[in-house]
Amino acid sequence: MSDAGRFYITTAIDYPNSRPHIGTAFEKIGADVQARFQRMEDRSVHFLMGNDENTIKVSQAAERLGVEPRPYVDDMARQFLEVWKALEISQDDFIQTSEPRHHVGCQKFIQAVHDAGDIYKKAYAGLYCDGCEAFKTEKEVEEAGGHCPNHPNAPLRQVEEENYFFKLSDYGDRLLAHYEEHPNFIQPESRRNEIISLVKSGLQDVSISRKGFTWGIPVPFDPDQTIYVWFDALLNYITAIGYGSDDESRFQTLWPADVHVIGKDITRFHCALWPAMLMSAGLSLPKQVFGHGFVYRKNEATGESWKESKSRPEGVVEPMDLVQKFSAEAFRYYFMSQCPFGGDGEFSFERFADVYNSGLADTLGNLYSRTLTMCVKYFDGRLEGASSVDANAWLAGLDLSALVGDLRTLIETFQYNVALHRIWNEVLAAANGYINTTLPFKLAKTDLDACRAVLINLAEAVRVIAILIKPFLPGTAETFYRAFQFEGQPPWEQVGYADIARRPDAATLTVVAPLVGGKPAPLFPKIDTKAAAS
RNA sequence: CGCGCCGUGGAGCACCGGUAGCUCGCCAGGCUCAUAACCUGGAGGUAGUAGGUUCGAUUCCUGCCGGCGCAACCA
Repeated sequence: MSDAGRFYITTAIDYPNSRPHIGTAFEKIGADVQARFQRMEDRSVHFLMGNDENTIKVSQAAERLGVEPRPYVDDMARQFLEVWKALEISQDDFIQTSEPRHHVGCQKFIQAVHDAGDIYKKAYAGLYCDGCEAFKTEKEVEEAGGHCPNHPNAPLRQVEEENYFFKLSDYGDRLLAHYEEHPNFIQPESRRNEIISLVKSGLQDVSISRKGFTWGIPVPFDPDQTIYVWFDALLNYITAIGYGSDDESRFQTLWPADVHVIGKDITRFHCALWPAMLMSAGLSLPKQVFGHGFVYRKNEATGESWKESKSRPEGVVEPMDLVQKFSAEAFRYYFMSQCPFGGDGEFSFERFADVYNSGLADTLGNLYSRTLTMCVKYFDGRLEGASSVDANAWLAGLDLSALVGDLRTLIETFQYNVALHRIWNEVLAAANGYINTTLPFKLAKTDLDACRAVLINLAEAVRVIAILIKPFLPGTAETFYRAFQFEGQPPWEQVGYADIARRPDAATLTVVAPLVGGKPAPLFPKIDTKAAAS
């Protein structure tokens, strides 16, 4: 995916008019897994996230609370960052679009597009809803029975306003040519097909400014207008890395981005409008846009599923609640293993508990417990000095290096659920099966040397698993990696998939994990399925 | 006929033109190092439906039925 040592990845920036929900978290975690993986592949990663603050909704939300927009967005940014930190998101930068660096870059950019002759002024007339602060199409109004579908009691006004427009309609052919030449520009495939048919059906010029607002970025060649939120939002990807600043060297190094991770609903902005804007300004295009799916809420009793929304009686699941109730690792594991990143997924508390218990408590956590307990019980934690070890015995015929190759591809193509599925079914299953086949707890009474050989292999399994799950469950992975004193291994921060094949010498293999009464404390205590739902 | 997605054992998913796999759950057996965990085996599906293409379709095409997204607090 990346052609050089650097890897620039972004997520969509979020409207801070409400706290993040599990869907936004899904996106950030998916991007984070990719960022962590790329770091493990020794790429110099720059992982950008941020908030989209130059919107009417934000100033309205602030107004309702009786505060100025600035302190409001700063406080929201603080709250978002709190959640991202709790979820172990490893972003390198977080941009707020109200920051000066963004304003400066936006103005330079819109000027460049203006200079390229792609911006013109046009009067726009239509029915305006004060409730929505937006124009309504005649069709919408007609279908709603003569009023705004969202604000039936608010009067519609006939309004005429002069705005600036971007000549998006000029770019259809160039966009289609780009999709053709770069098949991976839009992923997954279903999104790509959607956009191609959209562009083929014809693009219309888009309004890129609004008149009479003070919260927003002024249009440099007409200070009465502010830049419309969509035009400015997309620009965060370049303003955050220094486009338009005094020193653009960082921008020169990082751009173009390797991938924009976004929700499937905004693919059209990223795959049509954004590349057209960049073409106009003479900048290169991002290498890939990945439109992930949505997470729906499900009621296990009725089988009904729906898109989360504050207006529904069930309310919204707060990511922080799940993190506090279970753990960030459990949160990440659920969404990455159960929801295909490119498609849609479902969430329910019942299933969350099931997945947690079987995948984390019973399989992953229990393997850790039984392995360490035996090492301590039979050898006081010191495994050094085994005479002969069949290093591949624990794999039971599994071709580990082939698997690692497959996993690399799966992760790079965002097929996280498949990757995790294979780690669990192939590697964890092999390790657990190995114990049941070799019966080290019996060998401990009859053949200590053979028992030690088995445990040395299990320690190796722990090490391999630690590395494999590092992008997904960074905390658990570190615990696994630090359970033993491995000889001559790279420090945790630098361990990557390439190290899986570098099996350490067992000469000084020792358990160094914290123990309570001779055994490790459960990494994932089982949870009561029914209690979890409340 | 606006656009698009989806419909596979109780639940969630996968694969593939040649008579269905995986995870969870359930049942039985094994084991006891381990978080009543682990391992093995089993029950359970005429793949929404009606046609078509084919030597043969769950897999390709069409119609129909059903669910959903594309407008809104919200990704």
